[in-house]
Amino acid sequence: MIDENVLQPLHTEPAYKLAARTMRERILNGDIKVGEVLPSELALADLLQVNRSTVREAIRLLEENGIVSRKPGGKKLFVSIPKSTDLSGPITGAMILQKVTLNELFRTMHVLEPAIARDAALYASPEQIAALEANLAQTEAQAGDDAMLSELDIAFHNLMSEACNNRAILLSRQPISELFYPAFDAVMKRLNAGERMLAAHRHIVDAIRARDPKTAEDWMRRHIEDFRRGYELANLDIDLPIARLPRSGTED
Amino acid sequence: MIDENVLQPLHTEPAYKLAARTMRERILNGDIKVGEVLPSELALADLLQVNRSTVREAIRLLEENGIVSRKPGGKKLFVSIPKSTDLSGPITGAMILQKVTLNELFRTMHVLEPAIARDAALYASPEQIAALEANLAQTEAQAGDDAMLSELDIAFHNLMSEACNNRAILLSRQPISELFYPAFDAVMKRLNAGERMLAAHRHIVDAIRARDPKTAEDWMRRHIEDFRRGYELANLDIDLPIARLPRSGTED
DNA sequence: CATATTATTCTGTCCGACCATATTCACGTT
DNA sequence: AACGTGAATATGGTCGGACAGAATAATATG
Repeated sequence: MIDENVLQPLHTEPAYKLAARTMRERILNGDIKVGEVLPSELALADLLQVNRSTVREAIRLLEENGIVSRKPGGKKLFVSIPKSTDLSGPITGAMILQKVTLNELFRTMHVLEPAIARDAALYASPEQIAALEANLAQTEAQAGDDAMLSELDIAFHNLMSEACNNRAILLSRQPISELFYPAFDAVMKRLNAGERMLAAHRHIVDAIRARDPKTAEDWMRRHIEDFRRGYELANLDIDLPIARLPRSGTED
Repeated sequence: MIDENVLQPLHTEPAYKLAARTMRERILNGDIKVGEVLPSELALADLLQVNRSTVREAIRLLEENGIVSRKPGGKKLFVSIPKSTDLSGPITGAMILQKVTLNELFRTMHVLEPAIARDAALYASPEQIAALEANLAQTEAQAGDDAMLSELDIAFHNLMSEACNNRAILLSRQPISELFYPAFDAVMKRLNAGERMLAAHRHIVDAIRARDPKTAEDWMRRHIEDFRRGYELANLDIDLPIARLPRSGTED
């Protein structure tokens, strides 16, 4: 009798996974470039020598990653760069299932945001600075409307993260930012933080325009810590797990 | 003729997406708890009033997110917490497609790692510290073997990120860390950085054991900056886009 | 050459079937 | 009663085919 251990596992990967892996490989390697159209399901089935059902399941996997997609109301399948919503969804899901606390999110933001502000002061383009100023102007105009202020605050920080011109930090921050939304709302609703917020934002943008990273960073840190104080003042428990956020669609 | 605009869009979401969304909702809401078994495909098809094929495609979507999975060699579908590999894969893919530069990754790590070291000094458990020490001991033993040193360096930083007890930062860091691997290898192979690396690691662990966040943070920053200097010394271009990493499986 | 019309392709969904294996369960042994 | 064991069953993976409706390509029409 031969040794049973030599021929044991041979973990046969399901065909649909293999197909997906193959296609993903091709795409990431650059064999198929972004923007190109993929063959039809039937053609792919023929190429990969599997049934159309199998191809469809493979496509679902890639589709979920956002590396292939269809134009709205279109049939053709394009290779595409994943939208940030494609990526943050799964992560926020994971964080919810892990019952990550707001405190953990906060500690992360407490690190990221000041760094982002600093880099924004260093690398922001004139257009990006203009966008920040526009946000500031809107915030001034909307003083009083809690919901709108919260919205604008979120937008401000998103603009900042874009202005730092670092896609790695952008992608890292996105899911955390999204999970922060409810907390922002809550604080904004209970405290009249509009004034303080506006002041901080203004100082930050001023520093960025002046290309003064240190000041931008410091003000942002202050701003973030301010949020935490507000959260505690509002009598909310920062050590509670974050919850499911039923929020209207904020696109990429 | 009635106005055509009143009844126009009604963007019918494909059934498989709707099914997936429904199930995901149920899971994230906690209606179905982690660890529970889902009904069979046929049963689900019956419940959702769609064909099995449709259910299967829906499952693929959830499966890709890692919120449902099967035990190896098992048929039953469990609700599960996504493994970090499930999450970082898509992100690294997106970064590759976006041609993110190593410099962007570096700037991000330059922020994250010192913060992680600080928090590790504050929050690391005795077991986590022990794990770090073990890593240190191995590193001492393996001095000379480039590949192994690189491996141990990566492991060290992963341990650190766990030791900071912040799952948000952990998830954020993971994909970036993975994309760093080739760079680590490259530096380690060309420079004899083993000594410097070990020294830095030792200082960091010492600081963590002493619950000295400031020192831990500072040494980590120095360590990270050292890497960058090494990268440049090795005559590698940090502004090049990162590439596809053909690396053996490092599990969750 | 632009536009309206027709023909064709393709996706979304469904049905039914088969194989191999995981799972369940009843049975007999200790 | 606890425990392997083997038969019976349920289930997942894959395949083939079918069909409606929408998108795309081809063609004709002004």
